[in-house]
Amino acid sequence: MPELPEVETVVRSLGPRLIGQRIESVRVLFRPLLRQSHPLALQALKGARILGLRRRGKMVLLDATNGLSLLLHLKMTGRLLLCPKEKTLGKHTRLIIALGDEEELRFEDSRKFGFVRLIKTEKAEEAAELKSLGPEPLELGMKRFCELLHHRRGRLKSLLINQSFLAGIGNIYADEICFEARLHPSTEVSRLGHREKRRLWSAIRTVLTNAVAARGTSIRDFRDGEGREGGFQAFLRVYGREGEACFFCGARIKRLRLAGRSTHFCPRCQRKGRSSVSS
DNA sequence: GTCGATGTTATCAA
DNA sequence: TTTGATAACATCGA
Repeated sequence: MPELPEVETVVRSLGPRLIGQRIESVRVLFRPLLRQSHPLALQALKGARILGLRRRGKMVLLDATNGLSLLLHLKMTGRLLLCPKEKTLGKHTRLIIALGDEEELRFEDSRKFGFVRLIKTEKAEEAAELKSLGPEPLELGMKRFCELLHHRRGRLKSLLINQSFLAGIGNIYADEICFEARLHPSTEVSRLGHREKRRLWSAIRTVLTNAVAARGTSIRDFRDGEGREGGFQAFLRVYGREGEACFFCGARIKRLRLAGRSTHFCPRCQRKGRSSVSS
């Protein structure tokens, strides 16, 4: 579920409300959430205060005053919620971080794919989960983007969702970006012309920026830090629209399987190859 | 009740 | 390097 815009929305909605709060206790309700690490390790956060929340790719980093950071991945169905302590626990609550006053931060995750891990803040960039990530798509200039693209091969969609190429793009936004760029998702990346590369770079910026502005996409599970839905689902142009008319040309949106993922595109607007000639 | 699909990603084989 | 299949799991809808 949560891709860059959703994680960014969580961080923005929660950050200001968490800064300065003291961590009163940490309770792990689902041990595998920690992967290999020991449950007691998380107790090192106790007593520290929260410096802030950050995002890197699809990951959340909670920095504490004692030099430790909690790394979180929401995977498909993870949610990070700030709520009153007395609020009834959801069925899928996996972690509770009680804060100084009347509130606590809860990690909920029905499918149990998400995980958390404690790391040293100063070593954050070296953590395996972050080290392998490509650059932030919204902090990348066009020239550098074209350079990164230069020696890559494979299908466009596979590359877009590859976290070591760019960090944060997942299935929904990959499809939307391909549409915005008018490129077929199975386009061979090595055959993109310079013009198409620029169009792609620009499409990435447009789609992600708009999605962040709309506070993410809530198709099913996504909620921000206060339990609110996002709004970008109203602006999706291909994802989840199989069989419906393309808003631009009226052709039926098609769906195929690519890189193991459901892939949506307009067969008329997104033709393979040579599209740089016409634009 | 059953089947297939779901926004993520690690791992393995080819 | 890259792809495809698979697995982790619960829920939803047909």
